[in-house]
Amino acid sequence: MGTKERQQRERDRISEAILTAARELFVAEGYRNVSMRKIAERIEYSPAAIYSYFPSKDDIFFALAEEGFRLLAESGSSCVHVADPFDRLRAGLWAFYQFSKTHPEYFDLMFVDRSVPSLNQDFQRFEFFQATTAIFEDCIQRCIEREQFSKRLNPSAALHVLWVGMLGASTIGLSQRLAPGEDPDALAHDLLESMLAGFTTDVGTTFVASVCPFHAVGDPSKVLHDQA
Amino acid sequence: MGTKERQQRERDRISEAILTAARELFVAEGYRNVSMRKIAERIEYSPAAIYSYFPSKDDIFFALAEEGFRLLAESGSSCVHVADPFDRLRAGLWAFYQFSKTHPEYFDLMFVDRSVPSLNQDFQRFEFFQATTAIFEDCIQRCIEREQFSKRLNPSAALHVLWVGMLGASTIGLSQRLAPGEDPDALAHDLLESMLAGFTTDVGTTFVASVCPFHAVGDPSKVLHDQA
DNA sequence: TCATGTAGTAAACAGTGTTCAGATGTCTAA
DNA sequence: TTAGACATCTGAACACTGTTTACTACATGA
Repeated sequence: MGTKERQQRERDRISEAILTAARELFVAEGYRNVSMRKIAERIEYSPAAIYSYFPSKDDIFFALAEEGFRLLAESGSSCVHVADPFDRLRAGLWAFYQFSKTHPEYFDLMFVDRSVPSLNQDFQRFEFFQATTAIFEDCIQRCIEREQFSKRLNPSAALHVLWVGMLGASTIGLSQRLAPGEDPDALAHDLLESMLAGFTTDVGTTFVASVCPFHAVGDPSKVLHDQA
Repeated sequence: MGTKERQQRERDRISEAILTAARELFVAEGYRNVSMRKIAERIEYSPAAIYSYFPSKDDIFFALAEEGFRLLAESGSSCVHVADPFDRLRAGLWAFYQFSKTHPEYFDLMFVDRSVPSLNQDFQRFEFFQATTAIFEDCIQRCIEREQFSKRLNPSAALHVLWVGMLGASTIGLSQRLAPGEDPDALAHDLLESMLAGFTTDVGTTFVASVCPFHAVGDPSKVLHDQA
C-alpha cells in the first residue's frame, strides 16, 4: 500500500517539471517559441510522453495562464493596504499596467493573445475576477459616497472602463506601436488620470446616447452613468 | 520593345494575385491559418514560386497591413465632414473602434499582433499616422480654444490617450475576455465618454506626479497636462 | 539558330503538434 | 515464484509549417 500515492506523487512531479520547462521557455522566448519538442528535450523525455500528462499544448498554456493570474493577484496584493480608496483604486490599476511590463509573456497570454482556444473559451473560470472586482468596485463605491466620483456612476461599468483603458496602454507597450522616444509609461499614466478625472464630473452623462453618432449600444446596465 | 513592360505587368498581376489570395484566406481564417502552401494552391502555383515575388511570408503581411491602413483611412474619412470639432473627434475615434469589429483580422495585424517582426520594426513608416494625427490634433486644439477642453491639455498627448484607450476597448472585443452578456460596444462607448469628460476639466492635473504612487514617468513632453 | 536570362517546379531541410504500435518495467494476485 | 495486468515511455510516423536549392522549360535578343 502507499504505491498509488507514490505513483501519484511521481506523476505530479513530472507534471510540474513539464510546466517548469514550459514556463522557462515561455518567459525567455515567448509563447510562439515554445514547442513540445523543446519542452521534452528540457525534461529529458520524448515529446510523446508529455501527452500522458497534458492532453495538448493548449492545456499547458492554460495552466500557465492560471499561474499568471496568481502572479497578478500577488503583484496587486500590496495595494489593498493603501488607506485611501481613491489611491487604492489607482494603485491597483497601476499594478495591473506594471504587470504587463514585468511579465509581458504572461500578460499577452492572459489578456491579448487569441491563439490559445481554451483561454478564449474558459476565461471567466478564473476566480481571480470575482475577488478583484469586489475590491475595486468597493473603492469606486466609496469614492462616490465621499463625492469624489459622480453620484450617477455605475461602479461595475466604471471598473470595466478603467480596466480596459489600462489594457490599451499595456497592449501598446507590448506591441511597441509607438514612435521612438514615445513613453508608454507616461501614456498609461495620462490615460489613467484622464479616466479618473472623467469620473469626477457629471459631464460624461450629457453625451450618452444623445450627441453620439451611435445609439442603443446594447445592455443598458453596462452604460456608465444612469440616464438622468 | 514593350516586352519588358509586358513582363513587368505580368509580374504585377501575379504579385497582386498572391496578395488577393493571402487576403482572402487571412480575412476568412485569420493570420495564423494562412500558409504559403494554401496561398500557392489558390493561385495554382508552387509554394516556391511565391518567393520570387515576396522575400518572405512576413512581407506579404506587411503589404496587407498597408492595405489595412488604407482601409482604416477610408473608414474614418466620412468623419472629416462632421462640422463640430468635438463630434468629429468622437466620430473618428468611434470609427477606429468600429474598424476593429468590421475588420478584426486587419486590426489584429495592425495594432495587436506581435508575430510579424517587420511590422513591429517599421510601424512608424506608415504615412497614415502623420495625416490622421494632424486632423485630430486640430480637433482637440479647437476644443481647447472654445474652452470645451482644459486649456492645459497637450493635444498630441491627449490624442495618444484617446487612441490607446480605444485600442484597449478594441483589444477586449477581439480577445473576447468579457463575461457572457457583457457588451464590448457599451464598454467602448463608456470609455470614450469618460476620457473625453476627463479632458473637460482641470481635475486631472492635480494628480499628476503628486498623489500618484509613481513620479517622473519619463519624457515630460508626453505628460498630458502642463504642470501648473 | 544559339546563348542568355528568367519563371516555375519538385524535392528536400528543418521545424511544428499529435498519434499510435510496441517495448519496457512495475505491481498485484495466484 | 510466476503470470497477467497495467502504466509509462519511446520511435516512428502523419500531416502540417516556412524556406532553399538544383534543375527544367521556355521566351527573349543578337
